Amino acid sequence: MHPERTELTELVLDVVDQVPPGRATTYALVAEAVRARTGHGHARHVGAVMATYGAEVPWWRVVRADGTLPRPLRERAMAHYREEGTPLSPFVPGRVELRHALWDAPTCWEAPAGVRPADA
DNA sequence: GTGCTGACACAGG
DNA sequence: ACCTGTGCCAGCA
Repeated sequence: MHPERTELTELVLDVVDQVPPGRATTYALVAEAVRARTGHGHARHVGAVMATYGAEVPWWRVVRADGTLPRPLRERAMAHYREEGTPLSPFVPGRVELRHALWDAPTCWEAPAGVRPADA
């Protein structure tokens, strides 16, 4: 079959789909995970993919490096965060507390035997 | 090929 | 916390 979606798109969606409920990752980290497989990929492209195909995956679990999302998206993500119990900043409404919620895909996948990221 | 756009990141102000 | 400018690079006109 002829992929309408590029390889990059498929990989991005695949990665985002694996972020567990109640946790979140960033555009840059998703890009890093994709880059580990394909050799290329950039946070900006992850955003581009999400803008088009985001509805197919738990898009609210991918946030900016500072834990926020653009205005309109932030509003819609709130319901999901509340339902999943995603850690949010007590000071900035709608901002994910990455300190507690971050899910680092690359380290989870690439961790060689015996080497594990220090988790909470 | 050229040029603009963007659900980003980062440094400044 | 907000906004601005710069770097980034795949997709699209």
